[in-house]
Amino acid sequence: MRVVKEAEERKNEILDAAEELFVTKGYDGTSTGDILDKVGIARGTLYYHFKSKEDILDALTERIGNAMFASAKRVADDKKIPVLERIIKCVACLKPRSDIGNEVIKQVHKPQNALMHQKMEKSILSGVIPIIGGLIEEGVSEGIFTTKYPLYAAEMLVSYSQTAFDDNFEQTEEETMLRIKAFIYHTEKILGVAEGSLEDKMIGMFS
Amino acid sequence: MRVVKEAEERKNEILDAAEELFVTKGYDGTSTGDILDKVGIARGTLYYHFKSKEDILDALTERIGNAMFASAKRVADDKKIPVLERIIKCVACLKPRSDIGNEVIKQVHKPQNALMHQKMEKSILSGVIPIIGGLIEEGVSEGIFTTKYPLYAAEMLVSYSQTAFDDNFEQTEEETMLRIKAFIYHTEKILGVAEGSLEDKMIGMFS
DNA sequence: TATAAGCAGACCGACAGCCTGTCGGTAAGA
DNA sequence: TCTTACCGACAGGCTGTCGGTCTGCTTATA
Repeated sequence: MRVVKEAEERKNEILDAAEELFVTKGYDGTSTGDILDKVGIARGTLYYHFKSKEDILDALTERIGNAMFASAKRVADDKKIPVLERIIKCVACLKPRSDIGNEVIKQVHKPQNALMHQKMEKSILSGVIPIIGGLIEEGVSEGIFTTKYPLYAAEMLVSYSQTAFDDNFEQTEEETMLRIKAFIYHTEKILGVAEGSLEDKMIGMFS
Repeated sequence: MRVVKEAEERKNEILDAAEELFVTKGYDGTSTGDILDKVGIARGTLYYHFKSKEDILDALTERIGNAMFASAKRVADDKKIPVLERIIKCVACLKPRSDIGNEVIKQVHKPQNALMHQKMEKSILSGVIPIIGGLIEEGVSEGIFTTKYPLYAAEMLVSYSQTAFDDNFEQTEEETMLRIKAFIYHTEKILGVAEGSLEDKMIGMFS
């Protein structure tokens, strides 16, 4: 019955189980007992590795955040690709991995998961904004963008798009389309490029 | 011992107590028992008026949202004042009433209050954005602003400022100042006004 | 090299304590 | 008398703790 593993391995097992459960049943909807059953360990073991349920969430958030950060970083550093395209690809990294599926997104935005949502968002934002800020900066020095505050431009665009395209608001398809167009329009203003010049490239970001 | 009151009155008593407790100890940190004690009623009474703890939060959020909405609306309709000033005053309505004090803000942003935070924000945004959107529209037809999407401009500015000036990020004073300047700069871009023209008026919003 | 002793890290599960929501029953006012 | 407001015991669930157990690696010893 008793199986001993290295701490790192157990921790990851617990995080794997927690990820699936949180994503399926929500954070509040998942009890530590559920995690125990899924991993097949005893209560004490869980609390040997993590000091609380929230501690598990924090570790999980960090793991996901790091993964996103890494893939965004990889894209951002690929100097062969034009800056604008790199930005768009970076933004794509913010979306949850497709193999988990769309259920996740719905779950994360249920009110019961406010805490999870908030932590995810914060972790994502703090990691990816500097990367995109750097890309905008690159664009500025290439002369294709114009802004005195590249980093804060990134902050504004990313953090707004996180809240606006979140399913937070229930909206019809036309509203969504309008919101997207408005977003692109204002992005052009913020980055100081000609009106309409980003439309073709950016429209693909939302699909 | 037994005191009978009208339902509306009791409900408000409960909401008053809940507001103070949520604000002091946080939503998760407040037990229904705390509320019971504070109001001086029994368990069953609470659940006679509200169907769950979250239901209390919802009612409270709505009450606060409505108050903000009303005062913003009043400001927005005062046609004697120039549009830009009205916008600034509306934004000021978003800040919590000063008589509750600053402790509130800190509480709301603690992780334990994610749910409260989220509900407040959503309620505020959905109520006030259309008002400010209308004001921007007014500005556009007066010829002082230029944007094809006044409503979404409002959405972007308000929702970004909510997340950015939230104590969410811990930041030094210089960072805050820089962020404010950047915000004003980008606001000018979004509203299509001359660079620097909003600085004097807007800087007062953050104090 | 074989064997025993020692030890720290991983693990277990009973249990305390809190918390939410329910329910049958009770008082009070119209 | 009937509806509306109220009461408080109680069930059930959940988190985090704690004393104790097991395991396998390290070190000592012959």
